[in-house]
Order: sequence, then C-alpha cells, then structure tokens
Amino acid sequence: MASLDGLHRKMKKEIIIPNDFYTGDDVVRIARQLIGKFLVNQTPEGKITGSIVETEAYAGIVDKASHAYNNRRTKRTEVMYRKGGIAYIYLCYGMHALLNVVTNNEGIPHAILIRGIIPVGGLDLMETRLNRKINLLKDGIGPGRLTRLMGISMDLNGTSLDGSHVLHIEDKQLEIEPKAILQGPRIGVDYAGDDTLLPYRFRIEASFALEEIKKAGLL
DNA sequence: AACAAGATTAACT
DNA sequence: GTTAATCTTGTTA
Repeated sequence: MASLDGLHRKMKKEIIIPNDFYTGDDVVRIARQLIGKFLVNQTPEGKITGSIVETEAYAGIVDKASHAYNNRRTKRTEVMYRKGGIAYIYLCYGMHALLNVVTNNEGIPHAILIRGIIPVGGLDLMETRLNRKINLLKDGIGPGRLTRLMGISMDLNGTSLDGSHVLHIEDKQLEIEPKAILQGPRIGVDYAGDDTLLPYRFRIEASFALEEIKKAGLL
C-alpha cells in the first residue's frame, strides 16, 4: 500500500535528530540529552552504529577547559564557531581523533565531546578494525577508542550531522530513566583552574546501557 | 626557533 | 603506577 510505504519512509527520515536540537543555547542540557542517542557512521564498507553513554559539555569562550576559551580562534577551533549541528574533530596528543558535536548558533563556540559508546551495529566491521573480537562493555569507552572503533577520522571534521554526510545521530526512542544518568566533573581538564570541577560530564553505566539496548531489541 | 603541555591510550613494570 | 607514541598550539627567546 502506497500510504504505508510513505509513512515508513517518513518515520525512517525523522529518526535523524533535527538541526534545531543542536542550535539550542544550553550546551550542558544538550550533552545530557545526547545520552542514549545513536551515533552512526556510514562507511564505504557499511553502517557502523554506537549508543552514546558518555558526553562532556564545553561551554565556549567563558569555559577555561574549552579550546575556544577567551574567544580563541585558530585554524583548529574555527569549526566550533560555525552553526550547531556539525562535527568538530581534533587530533589529541598527536594521535587520537576526538569527536565533538558543535552546538548553539554561529559565533558561539559550544561543543560536546563524545566520550563513550556501546557498539550496536556493524560489529563485524568493528572487529575487522580492531583485528579481534569485540568487548561490548569496554571497546567503545574512551573518546579516542570510540572514534577508532567506528572509523571516525579527521576527514569528517566540519561535516554536517543532518544526514547529508556520512556521520549523523539518531533518536531511536531508547528510554533512559533520569536517575540512571550520572553527572560529575570532566576528565583530564586539571589545567582549567576554577572550571575544573564544573559538573559538565554525563554518563550511564555501560552494563546498564547494554541491558536497555537489548531490552529495546536494538542489538 | 625551540619547547612544553595537552578534552589519550596501550603496553609495560 | 609509569611511559612512549606524536601533532597542534601557545609561550618564550
């Protein structure tokens, strides 16, 4: 039936998070909301999907932990000043590509670091990448680990998350109870003075997330 | 021009 | 617990 086919196509399309989600003012709130959403990389070899379990907000020019603190503009940080809904990827310690989601409007360099995922789709491709069996609870935890696992590299820096490029985020209506979301200080920002202890990090336990994903029939 | 530190990780002791 | 791997940026000279 044509109408059912149209409905199906519409639902599939609307699963991609719309751009106004990213252009919001409150980067800390958006960081919390990203927990339980699904990061997707459409690689030439196939689709790779991970459920987001850990994020950190970086609140722009007033945040001493942010690359954009004090309105710092370099070739690297320029992407953060663009309109929300794109990827900011930078090379950390010269070897790890770290993925951020840019938020807020043009000129306001807010970003959210994705620090952990649970592998959900394309497990065979991930195992090919690691050259070994996957550990669902460990191999996607860590900002450098998840990008390697999902094949996310510097060439995706600045690309839109709206579905027109290879990287996007989906909302599969996975229900995470608010009390399961843990909030605390960010990792590795001891250099940030009095912003070091800001509670801008959100996460859920990997084992809990895995159970919820299985319960929802997504794995 | 030289150097130190960094939103990290894997492989050691 | 310690350390090597290694690129960008800011600081110092």
